[in-house]
Amino acid sequence: MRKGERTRSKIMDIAETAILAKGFEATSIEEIIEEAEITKSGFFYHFRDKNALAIALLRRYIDREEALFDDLFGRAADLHEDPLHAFLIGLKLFAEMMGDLPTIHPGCLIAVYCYNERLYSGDIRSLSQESALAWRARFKEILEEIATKYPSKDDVDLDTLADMVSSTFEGGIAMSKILRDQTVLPKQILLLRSYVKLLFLG
Amino acid sequence: MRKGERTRSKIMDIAETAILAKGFEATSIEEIIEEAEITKSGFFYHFRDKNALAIALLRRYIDREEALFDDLFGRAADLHEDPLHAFLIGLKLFAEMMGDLPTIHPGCLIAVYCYNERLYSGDIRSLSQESALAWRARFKEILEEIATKYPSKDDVDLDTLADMVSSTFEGGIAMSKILRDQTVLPKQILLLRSYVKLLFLG
DNA sequence: CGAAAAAGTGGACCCGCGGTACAGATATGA
DNA sequence: TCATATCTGTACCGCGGGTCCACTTTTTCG
Repeated sequence: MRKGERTRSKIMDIAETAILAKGFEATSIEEIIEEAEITKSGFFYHFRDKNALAIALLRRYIDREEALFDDLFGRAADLHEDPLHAFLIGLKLFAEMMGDLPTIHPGCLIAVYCYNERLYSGDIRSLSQESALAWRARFKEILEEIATKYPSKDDVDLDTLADMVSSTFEGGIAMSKILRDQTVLPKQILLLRSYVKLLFLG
Repeated sequence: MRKGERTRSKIMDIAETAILAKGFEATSIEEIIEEAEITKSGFFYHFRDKNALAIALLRRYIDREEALFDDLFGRAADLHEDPLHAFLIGLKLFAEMMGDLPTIHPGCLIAVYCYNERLYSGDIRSLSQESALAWRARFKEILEEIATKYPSKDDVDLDTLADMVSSTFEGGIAMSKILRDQTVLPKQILLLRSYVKLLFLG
């Protein structure tokens, strides 16, 4: 890795931590460069403006989450050949992972941006939307496979059910933060799991 | 003492709309006073600083939501004497109300604040937490009544299930905004309803 | 009606922060 | 060794939050 890349990553790491902890606006460029031990000019050498930093962070965040979910549900599929049981295992692994974090989940970068809409360019909104649609597609595929084998006990739309995973994640993180209780998120994920179980297994 | 209150409300109305549309930081005092047709000094006559405005807005928001839910689940209880069916009706009314909004739900003020933590005083965090706990208590009471009559089909904690209402609300709003699709929130509420139905009715 | 209290106005000023401009310094790697 | 990448330093701008304070206008109420 070249020197520039290292500095760039350093800036992004510091920025991401700060932003998830206290929000985007509350995080000043000045505090970032101080911690990164560079100058203001150095910062603007890497990012045209604060918005460019936001986009870079979001891209990286989305890629990482995607990789994490590939791994998680991939492992789950290895543990059980049945799609429903594999999915249930995946959800349990997901809940466990969220419960095992040393602190409260830092929060979803997408949510941070979505609650500060106008501050960012349309790029941010498009990226967020694409990412959400990708999650929908991912889970819908799994759910369709499940639905062919297990008749569902209630009439639900699979797109909506797929969105429920993202929704539970976002809602769970928000409630964890609001209630200052990191167990809320994993518990909500397990409720989602309970629903899937009842819906397809009865 | 009445003129002052009117101006104060006007400021708050304008601020709330703007904040829910584009976030707290993106909403400047200058634009608020321009729309309210007062001066900067006038603004600071009513609110010591921007944080005081945030607190006032949050208080009002929480009170309104509470009144709304009292009304909604009160009406539902009038429509059916059985606690489970009344709750299911309440959730349907809730979903309908969210679907009938002319635009996408403006979002939850609590969430706006929770994703910009450090910007605000501890008051904001405490208020948010108290509000979330009040919601939990509200729904737990209903769920306990349901649980005495209907044995649940899965082992779930009623506190967690009560939190699921708030979590679905927060998550649904976030996903509606991210996906730019206002049908997402009501659909998620209906999935929650489906879960409650399966859980207690089977 | 008139006086006191409430509800503002006007304008000068400060500071932090995002951002610009640009010349010069240093480091790195082929 | 030399070009390029990676910064540094300095000076400056505008916006927005916030303060101070003297002053004026409007309400309210006895």
